[in-house]
Amino acid sequence: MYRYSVIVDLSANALDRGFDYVSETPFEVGTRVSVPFGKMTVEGFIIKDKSSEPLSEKDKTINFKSITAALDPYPVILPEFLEIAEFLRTQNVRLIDSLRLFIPSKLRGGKVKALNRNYIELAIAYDEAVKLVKSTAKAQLDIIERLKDGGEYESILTKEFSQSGINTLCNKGILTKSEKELRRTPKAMNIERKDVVFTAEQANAIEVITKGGGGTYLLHGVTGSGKTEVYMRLIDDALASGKTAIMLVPEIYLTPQMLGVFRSRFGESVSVLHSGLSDGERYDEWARLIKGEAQIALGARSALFAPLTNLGVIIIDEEHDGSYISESNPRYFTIECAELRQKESNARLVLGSATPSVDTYLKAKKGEYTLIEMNRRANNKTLPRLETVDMRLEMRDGNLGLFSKPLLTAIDAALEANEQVMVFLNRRGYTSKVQCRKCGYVAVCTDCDVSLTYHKSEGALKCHYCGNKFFMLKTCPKCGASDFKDGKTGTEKVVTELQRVFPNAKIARMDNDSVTKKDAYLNILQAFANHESDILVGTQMLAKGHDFKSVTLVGILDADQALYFPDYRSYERTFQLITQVAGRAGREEKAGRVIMQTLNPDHFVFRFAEKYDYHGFYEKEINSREVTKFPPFSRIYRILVTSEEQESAVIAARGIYTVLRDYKTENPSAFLSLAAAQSEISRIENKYRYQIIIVAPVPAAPEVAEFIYSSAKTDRKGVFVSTDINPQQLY
DNA sequence: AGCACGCCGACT
DNA sequence: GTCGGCGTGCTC
Repeated sequence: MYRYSVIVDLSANALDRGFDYVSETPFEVGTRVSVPFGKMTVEGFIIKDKSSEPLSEKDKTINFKSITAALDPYPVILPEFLEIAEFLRTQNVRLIDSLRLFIPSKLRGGKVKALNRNYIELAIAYDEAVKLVKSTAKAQLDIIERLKDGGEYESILTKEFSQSGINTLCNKGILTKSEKELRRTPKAMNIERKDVVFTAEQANAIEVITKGGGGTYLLHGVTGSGKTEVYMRLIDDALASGKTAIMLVPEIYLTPQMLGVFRSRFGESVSVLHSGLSDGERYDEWARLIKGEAQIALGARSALFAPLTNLGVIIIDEEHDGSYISESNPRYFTIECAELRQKESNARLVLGSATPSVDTYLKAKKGEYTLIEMNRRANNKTLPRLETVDMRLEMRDGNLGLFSKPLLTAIDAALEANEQVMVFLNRRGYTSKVQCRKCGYVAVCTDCDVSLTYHKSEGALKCHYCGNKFFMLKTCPKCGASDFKDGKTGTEKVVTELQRVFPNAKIARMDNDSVTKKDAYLNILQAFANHESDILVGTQMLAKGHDFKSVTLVGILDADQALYFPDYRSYERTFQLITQVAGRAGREEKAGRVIMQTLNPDHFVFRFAEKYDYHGFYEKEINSREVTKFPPFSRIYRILVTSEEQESAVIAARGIYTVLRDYKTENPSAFLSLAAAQSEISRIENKYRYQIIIVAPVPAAPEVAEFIYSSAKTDRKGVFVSTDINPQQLY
């Protein structure tokens, strides 16, 4: 009799542990099974083989039930995934929530499976088949001709030929019909493979990593230094030695173009995993990996959990990107999990970026990671000239508009030369708020404590926090006046204003509002690449993505926008954003130029950014983090308490705070600081928000973390508590 | 998550 | 009397 620990696929704290079941037949750990549980039958995962463990006294009192059946022909959870799940458990993630991360979500409940379709092939040799059919049976001969070089799915064949011809041939035994799995394939563009000659820096990077063996590498290369070619060469190398590879990119890079590049290089070995796939596609791509039919997983964050064994290399491109941090339900840091996988298979973990996060760079400097620098662009072109424009001086000279004189002159010149321009502003909508000029009334959201953003093209006021939509005001609801003042300018207004100055220019916009449909993102970029528009205005989205040959000018409006966010990383974010946006200009023959408008031209972020001085920026930033005891020199825990009842939220938050304060009194060195307050945005989606911020020393003491997590709970009805580490935003 | 058990308030 | 509110505890 075998005995296994099974975790049931129900997400509840009380159930987040193993329950023991017995079986007459053996199962592998990681197998998805069906088990009786209470009065229900539920799905679960075998997490431990306890067959050879003696029964404890308590176990002897339990009447174990039997596992009903395995749900898949193979274990779906790899052993190393159980390790990752155990690790995430120390960060307050339920085991079952981690396990769900490792399989296609629709596999649960059997909502997706392999698709079998009728497949028709020649049953006998082609020459034989032709002889058996009368020469007058033209249609039948055509079908045989079509299947000469291989079978085809019946559904496709019936589009080309009549069903009767196919049936006749099947009945004669000339064709056979059988079931064959139909692969649902994500769309990719056909891109021709081009061979490249590596620069000395690229060749060096490849050599250091391939010869360096298992470990973590930081590839710090300026924009355009050719990191992607290095990645592909490393993947080649892994495949050549019979190993597998994972390549992670920020979600936004996962266009059919990117897939096309990988397909042209690696063919069917590539499997893609990202949120844009249909359930069927995702299942098929995942199954190809677990069955060993594909050796490369390409995807966003969650593709780190691709079911690959024998990993040779894991690549995380744009490692500083915020999308690698999961901030909801299983909260996790991709790099942290990647390091676990790296160690498990002694693979090479390669982190690549033009602007590494200061955390990562510090680790490289300390020797935890091997640092490789690529300082030159692959095409040997210099980086575009970055000029800072002091908007205070512009105002003093009477220019109260959005655009500085140098920027307008440069745009004019670029348009004149038939070159393209990108204008970046990290704020969407028309204007950030509308305010009555007479009484000062500001339109705010009914469910959130924020002012509404005016979206002119939709004639709507929208809440950027909960998505609420209201009609634009005709008159002030308070005093009846109809004269409104705009708040801060958004991308929509930039387009309007630019069009006014350059009436003949074709202007396109790319932001979350214009990219609602599935392929809109790609369509806009494609159209811009084809020079269907002269100026592309957009948000963050412009920062990443594609290279445009004829973009010679990039304008950055309100570069200060992200500078004073309530986030200790705001300087870092700003530096990264500017560097990335600037990298869009002059990627090919023509020299590029970047004009950055700011009210703080002397701020060190801009001073270093305009010289592309990452190292200078890093030194300054890391010093201030050390002095102020911010991460990576501390670890911030943020406990967020929300409730529709303000009073409930306050009481729950106060309760948690009191417990932590007492803990601090007894263990004065456990926390560097502890504070509780109403959140910066006091209400979102009609829930009041209070937060407790703990700054804890690093390295983190496990018992301190455990105490924080066990304290961050409440019995109060309608109150939700969540805890995150080093949160990306503090509102 | 779902279900049983159990202990107090207002109804045929 | 007893139907039913939902608080508490358990599921191998």
